[in-house]
Amino acid sequence: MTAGTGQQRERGFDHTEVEPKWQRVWDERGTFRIPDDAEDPAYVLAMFPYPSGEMHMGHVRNYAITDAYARYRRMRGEAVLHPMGWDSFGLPAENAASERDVDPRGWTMDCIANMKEQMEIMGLGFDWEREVTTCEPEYFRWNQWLFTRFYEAGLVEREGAELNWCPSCETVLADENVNTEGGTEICWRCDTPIEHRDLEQWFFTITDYADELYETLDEMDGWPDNVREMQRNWIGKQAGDSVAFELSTGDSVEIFTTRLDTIYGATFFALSPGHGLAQELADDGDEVADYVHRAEHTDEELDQTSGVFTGEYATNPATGEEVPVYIADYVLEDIGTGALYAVPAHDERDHAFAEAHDIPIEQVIEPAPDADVDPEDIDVGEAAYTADGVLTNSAEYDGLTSAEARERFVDVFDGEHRIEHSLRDWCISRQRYWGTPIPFVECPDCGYVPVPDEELPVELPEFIQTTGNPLDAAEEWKSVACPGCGGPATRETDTMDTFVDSSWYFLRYVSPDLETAPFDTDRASEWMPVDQYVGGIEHATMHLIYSRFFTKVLKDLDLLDGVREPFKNLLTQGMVRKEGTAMSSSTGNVVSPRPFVEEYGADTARMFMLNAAQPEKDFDWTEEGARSAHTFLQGVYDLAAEFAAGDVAGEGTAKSEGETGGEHAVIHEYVAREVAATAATATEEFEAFRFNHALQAVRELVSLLRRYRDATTPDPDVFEDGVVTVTKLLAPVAPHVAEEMWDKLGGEGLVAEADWPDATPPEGYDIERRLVENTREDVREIADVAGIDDPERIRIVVAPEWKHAAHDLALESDADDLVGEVMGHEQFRQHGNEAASFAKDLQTEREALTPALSAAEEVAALERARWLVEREFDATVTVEADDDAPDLADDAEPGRPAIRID
RNA sequence: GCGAGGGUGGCCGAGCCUGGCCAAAGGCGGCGGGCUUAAGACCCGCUUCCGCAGGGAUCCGUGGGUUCGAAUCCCAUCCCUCGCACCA
Repeated sequence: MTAGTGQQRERGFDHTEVEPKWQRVWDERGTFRIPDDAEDPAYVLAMFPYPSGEMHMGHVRNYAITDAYARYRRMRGEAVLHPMGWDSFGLPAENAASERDVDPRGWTMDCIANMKEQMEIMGLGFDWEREVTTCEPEYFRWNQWLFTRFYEAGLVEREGAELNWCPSCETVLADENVNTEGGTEICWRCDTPIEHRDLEQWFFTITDYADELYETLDEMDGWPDNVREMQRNWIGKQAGDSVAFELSTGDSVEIFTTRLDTIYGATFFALSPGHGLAQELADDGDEVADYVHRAEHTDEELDQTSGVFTGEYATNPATGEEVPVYIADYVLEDIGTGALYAVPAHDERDHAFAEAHDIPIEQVIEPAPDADVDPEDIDVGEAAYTADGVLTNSAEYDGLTSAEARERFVDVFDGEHRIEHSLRDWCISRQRYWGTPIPFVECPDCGYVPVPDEELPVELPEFIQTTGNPLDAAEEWKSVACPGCGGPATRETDTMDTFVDSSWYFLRYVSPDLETAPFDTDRASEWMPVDQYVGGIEHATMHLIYSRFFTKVLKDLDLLDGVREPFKNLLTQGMVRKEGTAMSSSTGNVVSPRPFVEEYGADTARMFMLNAAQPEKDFDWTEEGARSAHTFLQGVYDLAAEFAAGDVAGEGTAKSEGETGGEHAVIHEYVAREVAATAATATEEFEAFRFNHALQAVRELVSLLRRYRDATTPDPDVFEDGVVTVTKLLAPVAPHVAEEMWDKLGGEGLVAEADWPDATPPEGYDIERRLVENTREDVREIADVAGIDDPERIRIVVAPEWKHAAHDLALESDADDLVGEVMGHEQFRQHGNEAASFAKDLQTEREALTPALSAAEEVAALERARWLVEREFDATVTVEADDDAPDLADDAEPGRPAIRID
């Protein structure tokens, strides 16, 4: 579209002028700074970005959400911590370095400067004095310090394991960094198919906390269900039992099972090809060795039921029988113990294997009597019966339920209850340059020795271009004296996974410049947890688990007091799409924030995003939507400006005598009540993060104010209150326009620092609103049905007070005979048959009755809303109490006045 | 396969926890009217069907159930999205 560029604009505001102006003012006044001595502030946090150099709409949305919320809380009078920083280590900087012949640090810093500028242009209210940059030694020295503490606490291990290796990034990847696409495992960053390599690496033993990480999820009701579910899946808790089987090889092999109740039905034993014993049995160069080799070292897709008999037998501890030992590919090495006893009758995979290898199938479970399956229908020869049930063919245990049997068998077979998790320890080693050096030295005599705290940080050597790990090539840097014995030693050349950086950055914001510790324990204990965390769902199983792990460890190391979870409430924001698909720079399907903001302003972008959908939902970026936000903001500004200029309710605007008082007082009152009601609604919606609903309420109020202005000469106080309220309610979302309006309206100080409007709804508002809406609706319907196109006079007659009293009585009374109850009162009896018949009506609708206003209140409420009806129908409208209109009052009921249209 | 979330009027989307005021907010689109030289913006309506006074019928994926009463609660079933997935 062609923007308003070049065309004169007599109305509205110029965002290119207004926005930088207020950004400067906020900055100068330190509006968003929070002092260190603030008491338990609201901690509102957006996931800090990797500084790629350019903001995209996803960022804008993320920060628009946290900023709106933070500004809202601040206006409510709370101290608010809303910081920002840079997750600035990571591979892209190295890639850029090799592509453009720059060094990662310089490139990263340029990107940060660029991103920061864009954030400032958006008017985001961060406390920049708390900015944190993870690639600075002042930050990452604490990664190293914490690493050492973890090491001392026994939470660091160096082990050899088969690891995911990305040949393109030339580094290992944690399981979390491996994605699966069409069956192949690929690197999350570059989509290269990963390989597996046996390597010695550094691990954090996050599995020590697996159970707590899992269990606490149940209580974390400030988190979305899907994220909690993803974490549950990821941790993969499995409660079962382990039992040892004696093999004819002389080995005792431990298995893990969740179905110990089926042990009598075990007819073979299976080892995964990667199991230690399988490897031993394969040494002979026979078909066992061949199978293990094919399973382990080739790309061959082995059949589900493939396997090989080892010639060995295992003793079933339950039956004493010898069952054959197979090596089978369907048995996974890293699940359970990598070995299992197989019960073909009650496990589908075991069943399939047994059929293929002609192994007997013994039923030991039958459906419980209360199951809706007929035991006669079960044929385990056909298919496994996998449900729990009642034991059979299990010696003296027949008749026990599955659950009972599992409980008993643990003791009987000398096993133990075990909790297994699929969560693995966290491999944090990366063979890359742009990360935190792991603060260890390898000494030929002392082994791995930690770098003493006083020598931290271990800084990075100068960057050099090399195919492998640049740290490995930095010979001078590598060579160091062993802290233990003083002899020649070598620095560890692995750097840390960048998820280490982001696992505690939210604590560094508390005391970003502290030089004696990663964070101030007292203050962090008071300020934490983060009250509201907002970011993308993609971090559900990585960053969000690691941060939880770190927080628990820090608590156990006494670095935190009383905080075991970092994020109280979590919001995962939806995607900003374009034409139904994700914005993607690779396809050019993007709207870039910078040019958009230059043309329409930051407020428009923020307003549109928050107005378009609830934060957690995806939405489409549309030109119409953006424009409508822009139009709205211009319009509100104009309204405020007109009022400020005295064009609406100032002196000399009176349309006629008496419009400002008397008969018009009720109109002013109506508007005043709507203003208060809007503040109440908007507050509720802000609390619940439904900015779109809050904005809807504001739009409706603005529309009402316009009608008010057009219908009469507004009361200056009422109108001002309306415009001021709109300004305040808009301030968290469109802060620059709001400041401009506030300024025009003569507000004191900044609206960003102003008090939030009173959020108490007017008394009886909901009932009143319903009455007014219903009545207006009824008038329309009658006029329509009766075919009255151009009504002259509309009479609205409220039901007599006694009907209201009877209605109230019906609401309260629990008497069976309502008619009798009502007629027992003289005040109703005097109305004779009419009262009896009304009581009968009440009796009929009894269960559906809702509170109503009194007759006088109804008259007042309708009187206040009368102008809207007059305006709509261009007719004379009267609101009457029943005494004034005995001819119509009979038809009226509480909440439903009689209506006469002529 | 397992698990989580969801299926609402032309479209988007609220409501569902805490059943009744729900033919179901709001927006978009469409239609009519006002304002305007006109367009835009703005304002007022209409937008399931029937009805010459506020009434009635049908309706919230499908089928049952609970209840005086169900979009809302329960059960079953189908479909969609996401996550995990040869999990012992």
